[in-house]
Amino acid sequence: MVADLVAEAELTPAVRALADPLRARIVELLATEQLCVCHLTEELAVAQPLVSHHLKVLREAGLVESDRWRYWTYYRLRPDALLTLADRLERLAASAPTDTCERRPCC
Amino acid sequence: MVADLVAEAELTPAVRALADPLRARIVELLATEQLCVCHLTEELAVAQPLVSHHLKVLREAGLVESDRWRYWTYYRLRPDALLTLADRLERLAASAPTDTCERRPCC
DNA sequence: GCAAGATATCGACCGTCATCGATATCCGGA
DNA sequence: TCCGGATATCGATGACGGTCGATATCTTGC
Repeated sequence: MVADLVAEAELTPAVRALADPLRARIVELLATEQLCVCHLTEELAVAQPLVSHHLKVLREAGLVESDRWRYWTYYRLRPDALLTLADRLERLAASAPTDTCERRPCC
Repeated sequence: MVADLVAEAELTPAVRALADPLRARIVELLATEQLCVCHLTEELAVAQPLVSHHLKVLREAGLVESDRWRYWTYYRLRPDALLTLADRLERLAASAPTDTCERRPCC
């Protein structure tokens, strides 16, 4: 129980990070190949500081990691973070009661 | 491509719905058993209109469905919605490139 | 129909966050 | 060490959304 609550607390930032449409698109793009900020800026057609900001949110949520190479900072997805999230959702779905008639008496 | 974008657009509301901590707790509670609003209000220790509001968001996101019975409205999880989401995340994780060296030339 | 309980809706307030412009920091080449 | 390019940070602004109180709607029993 407590462990579940802790696990959920650790997962929430990732879900919140994915909830923004622009960040969702970034994750989609990074699911194909690792990209640097300038690629993402061009692909998303938004200002570079905005891309950096959202990448920071994704990085702090553990969804992406970065890697400097010469001038550029390459970002790539961390698949394990997505898999952890997917597993959590599957567990929730699996634990849902199948018997729709069983109801706790009310108030 | 277009189908993927559409699918993503349909999934985003569910992710956004799960991003709120109170709604996440509601989903957790409903993963155990179906509950009416008064149960949730008591369990979460918040005002009843607030619970109704969040339930509406979850319902419109397709994550829960409701069922009236006498005085009360029972809510239950829709496991298929969570599974669809989990599948989407798994696909993204699976499509992530494993070769960390392969980089598109920059700018 | 009327009253009481359960739930949903509405309006207002307020904090958070996405966005933008300007600027700082970092890196590599000359 | 100086310069230019790439990225990160900062401050301000505006909008979205969570919360609360009041109230409307719906259901059931009398």
